[in-house]
Amino acid sequence: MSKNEFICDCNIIHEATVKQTLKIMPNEDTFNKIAEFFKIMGDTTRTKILFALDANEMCVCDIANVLNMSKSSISHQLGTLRRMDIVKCRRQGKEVYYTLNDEHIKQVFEVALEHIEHKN
Amino acid sequence: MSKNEFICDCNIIHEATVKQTLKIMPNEDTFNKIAEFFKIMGDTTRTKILFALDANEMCVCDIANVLNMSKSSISHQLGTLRRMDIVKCRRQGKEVYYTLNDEHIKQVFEVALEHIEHKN
DNA sequence: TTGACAATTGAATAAATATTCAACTATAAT
DNA sequence: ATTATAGTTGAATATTTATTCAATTGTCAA
Repeated sequence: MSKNEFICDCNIIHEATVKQTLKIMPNEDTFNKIAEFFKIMGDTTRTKILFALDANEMCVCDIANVLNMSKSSISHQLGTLRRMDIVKCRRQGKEVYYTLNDEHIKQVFEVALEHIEHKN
Repeated sequence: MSKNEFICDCNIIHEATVKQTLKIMPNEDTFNKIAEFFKIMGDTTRTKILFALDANEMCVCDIANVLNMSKSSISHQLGTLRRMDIVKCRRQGKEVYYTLNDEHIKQVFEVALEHIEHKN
């Protein structure tokens, strides 16, 4: 009966562990934000864009050429990065130049690279 | 004519910037690995699982209860985490107990949390 | 060896997201 | 004003990926 507070189809739950873990778990919102943050880097195209912008300020066309992809596709991705305040842009004449807005990106890259190399 | 090495439908490419950036860009494989690494944390369910396992070793059923999700779903996610060497498991009787395998996870969490809090 | 239960697995479904395509906006030059 | 070009945008398509469902495996106990 008291087992009903758990929804699992099994009996041998370690109730103490489950309850203790539930107590320390951050709220849903925090997890969503963490996941959202990592999702940005979890796409090859965006990762490349961020790496490129870390090296140089560039216009959409430059980025498209570096990645060998269509302007439209790049622009869409830049749009999502902009909406997330990861990049910022300025217009100069007909071109729009993009730069990194978020200083954490470099740090995050380093952690990832370290992880990959550490792995072999 | 010489512009043909670039595939973009625009003229004002900053050729020097593009070439220099291309020179320092890591290879495709590296980007794929980086993206793959971040993709893992870019999902709310997996993020929760990792957080939970960071606190306690747990069996599949425990995790399912903590996250309030089906055992099957959790098991699928644990499978991908296992295949990527992020978690490891041991069987004891009928249960299978999971723990974190990758020491970077904590560090990565910290970076993400810092980012989120820094943002407001 | 049979029954019960934890966990895994493959296939199907559902949901999320990246890219393409076509139309459109903004700016500059003639 | 007209034309050309950089960039953006929305809708459609394609692709990827999470979850569900049903069947199966592994282990223990009777």
